[in-house]
Amino acid sequence: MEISTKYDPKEIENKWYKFWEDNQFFASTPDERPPYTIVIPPPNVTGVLHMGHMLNNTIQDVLIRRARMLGFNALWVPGTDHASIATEAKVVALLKEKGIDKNSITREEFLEHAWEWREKHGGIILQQLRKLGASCDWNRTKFTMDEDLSESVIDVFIDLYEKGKIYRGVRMVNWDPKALTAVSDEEVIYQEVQSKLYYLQYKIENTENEYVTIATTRPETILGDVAVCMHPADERFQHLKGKRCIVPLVNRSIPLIYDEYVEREFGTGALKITPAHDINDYHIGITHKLPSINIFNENGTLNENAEILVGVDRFEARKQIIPLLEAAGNLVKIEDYTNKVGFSERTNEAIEPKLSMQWFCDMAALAKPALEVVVNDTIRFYPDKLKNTYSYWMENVKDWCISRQLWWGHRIPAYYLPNGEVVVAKTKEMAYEKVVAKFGVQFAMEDLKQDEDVVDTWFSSWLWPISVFDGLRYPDNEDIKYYYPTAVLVTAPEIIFFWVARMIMAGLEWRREIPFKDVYFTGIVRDKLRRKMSKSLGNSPDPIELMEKYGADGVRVGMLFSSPAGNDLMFDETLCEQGRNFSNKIWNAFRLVKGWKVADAIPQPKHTKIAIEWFKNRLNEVTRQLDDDFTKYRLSDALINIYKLIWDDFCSIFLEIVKPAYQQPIDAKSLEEIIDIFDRLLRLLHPFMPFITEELWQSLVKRGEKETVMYATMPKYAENPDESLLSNFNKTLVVVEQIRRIRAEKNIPQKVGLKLCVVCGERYALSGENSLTVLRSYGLTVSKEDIFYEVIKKLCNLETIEFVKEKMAGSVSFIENNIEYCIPLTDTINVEDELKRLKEELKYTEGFLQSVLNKLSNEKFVSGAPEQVVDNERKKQTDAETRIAMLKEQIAQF
RNA sequence: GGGAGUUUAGCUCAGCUGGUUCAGAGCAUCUGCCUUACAAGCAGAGGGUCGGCGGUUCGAAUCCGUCAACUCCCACCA
Repeated sequence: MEISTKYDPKEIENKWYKFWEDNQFFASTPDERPPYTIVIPPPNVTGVLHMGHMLNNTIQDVLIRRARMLGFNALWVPGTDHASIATEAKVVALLKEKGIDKNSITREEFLEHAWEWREKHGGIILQQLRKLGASCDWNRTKFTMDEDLSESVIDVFIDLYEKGKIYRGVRMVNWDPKALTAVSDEEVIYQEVQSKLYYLQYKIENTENEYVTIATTRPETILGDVAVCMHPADERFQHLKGKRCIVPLVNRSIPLIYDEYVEREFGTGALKITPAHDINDYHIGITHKLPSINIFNENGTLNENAEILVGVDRFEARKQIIPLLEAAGNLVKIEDYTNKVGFSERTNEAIEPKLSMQWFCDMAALAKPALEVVVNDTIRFYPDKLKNTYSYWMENVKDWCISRQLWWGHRIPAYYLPNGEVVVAKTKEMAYEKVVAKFGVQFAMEDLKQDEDVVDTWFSSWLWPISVFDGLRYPDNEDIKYYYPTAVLVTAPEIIFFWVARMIMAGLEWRREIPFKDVYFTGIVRDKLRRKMSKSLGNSPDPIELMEKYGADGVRVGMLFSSPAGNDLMFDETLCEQGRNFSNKIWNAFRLVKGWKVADAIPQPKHTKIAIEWFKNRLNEVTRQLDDDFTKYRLSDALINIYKLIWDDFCSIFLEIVKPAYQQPIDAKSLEEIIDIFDRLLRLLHPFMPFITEELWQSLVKRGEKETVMYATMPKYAENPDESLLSNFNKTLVVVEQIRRIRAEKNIPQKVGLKLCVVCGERYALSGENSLTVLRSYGLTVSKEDIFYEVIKKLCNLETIEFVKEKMAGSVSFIENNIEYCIPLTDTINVEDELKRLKEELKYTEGFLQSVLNKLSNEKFVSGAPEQVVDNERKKQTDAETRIAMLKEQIAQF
């Protein structure tokens, strides 16, 4: 049977995903094993997979697959988020295409369209995650607007309301006068515009000629002014304290007030206060108990409160009011000015700040314990630098505005009575009961009107780690008791406040327990030019296409190759290519091993025996390293360590040593051990590259019908690696490199066998031909001399290794580990070149020795540095001296 | 304006509590090779004043100060 030299992931990946899913390998139910739980950060239901998801979900899958193989009962809960704003915007746009205006249909009709949309498109992203290999328990797929999750949201709202932590209050919203709706902060785009700064003077009440001058970019809003404010310490205005001034044109008398908010250097140092139309003014208004005059209609025209220019649009009013002010003698001067103005993303209309009644959640009490658990490391952040950011925000936390003027979402369970009273209850019926209890029967059920708004999407997301297990409605159910708290949350740093902080609060509030032990913050995926990937830039590759091109395994490797926690990831398609090449490398290693014929009769060659022993130790060493990498969430490092273990140590060194000569069979014992090693490598690699590892693991030996590498045990490091074996092997490899260098420099083809001579000098007498004694006398090895001998022979295609007394003429030499080697060449060597090389090396070594001697002659160093460091320097000294002596001798021979 | 971070090879980054993992890795580059698993490969080589300056120390990529450049988050100023 011919196996292709190229690994083709396409069919293989589909085949195994189906195998895993059909056999319910991702499914988890509580049992006696320890749990390891991850809840997915639910992607927007409208979303399609982008590179950020790829990174985020690859990391989660690696963690969950590793946990599963370590014997945990691993559960990864998938699901999607209803994403109020984004989804509603999409549905509105879709309806518009069909010629339907949102305002012309009822809430119920709109929601029908929205649900229809979600039925049709809501599963796309989850389907795409399957392609990536995500081992989620799909039986447990949740949606934030599922009935149980929705009920939890409402319950929590009511609970908080009853605890007095939810209240109604006025807030400045971003009003879009064209769309006649409030838009979220995220939908406001700030742009620099060229505008004017108008200096206007207000007459001081009861004076003839005294004025106070203010500066404003919005002269039309003076009609809503309720005060003029100065800095309390400003010398220029001290004489005005306690006085009042007159609003121009409308001649309203308003107080002069003093507040440290005012920047003395800006404009004139006097600020007009219009609480209804500026957020800062609004806050000053509250502090100073000022009224608020709203002068705008919802469409941006002036209303009766303005008294003049009623019905005129705000921008038109700005033009018209200037000549009026000038005529009245209030205009002092006009300056050019650049400022930032917010525009609605949807309509491009200038945003008008507008006061409106909203629902708030009191955060102070919730934040306190949530800050505590992060500060004292009950919850650990990776990277931990984000702890600072978190603490700062939590210490200055502001109340959370939880209402949104949308239809798609969880409708606020508040009911209003004609008399303005409000009751909060789960259903209209229950609300009515409360009304009756409070007011008797004076109101009918029909009098109750439910709040039109829905809650902020994050108000459902913050319950996610609890609500996916239905732990709010049934706090004692098996699932929540078993799976909560979850092991780790993998998410983006941008939503540390929106989501992470609030989940911690919710966990502590309703379960008295943290929701996760660790938080791994991924970086932002950027392109090669450091630009954020975005649709508008078109610099984001399509993940599905990538996976088709490089295989899911290849892309996973590509994503992880350069993504240390918390650092941005400069995505480069060549990384995926590298991942694909890695797949191919493993594939070919497999082809090699699979292609060998076995012969029972032949004995195990020495070099193979040593190689196996060495590689097992190496494997052990790396396994231990991986353990460390994973506890620190250094996934990139972990992957690179396996990558190098497989590519360099396993393929380039190990397999090259053990592979039998062309068309020769391998002995049975070796093959068995090699297959065992391969098996262990596949298990180590599986979390990163699930598909190819399953494919090869299944073919390596005969497996049972329902066996899978997913549940094979992760190799553990049993005993400490044999350090001396590893270090001797490394010394061996250095010699190998030297010989190969010479081969390359002298252009000697690989096929030509070489002879390596160990130049023994005086020591030759010690042993004659006995290599063992000679090597021992160098202190190189104790019992593993054969490593030296056989491995070099195999890797460098040597015919023999001989021990000679002196270097022979016509040979090139090198010194390694204080042993001199030479290789006799048939061609004449270039004496000049050799001499030059030797002299350069001598010069370098002498310089090196000098620097060591300088150190050692420094009294302070010898007395101050730790003994080991000093000893090390002494060893360097003797080594360098030996080397210099050898080099000098070599040079003398020319 | 407030806060945080980054700066090490052409690129992307390791380098943990100062000293043999100390100047590293991968990719890219260059030179040989279609050698019998793999050209999506093999073997070898070159490449850095560790952003600048100053300090602490016997010793600094590592600690401190300062300057410069870049990045992010939060609040946005009439």
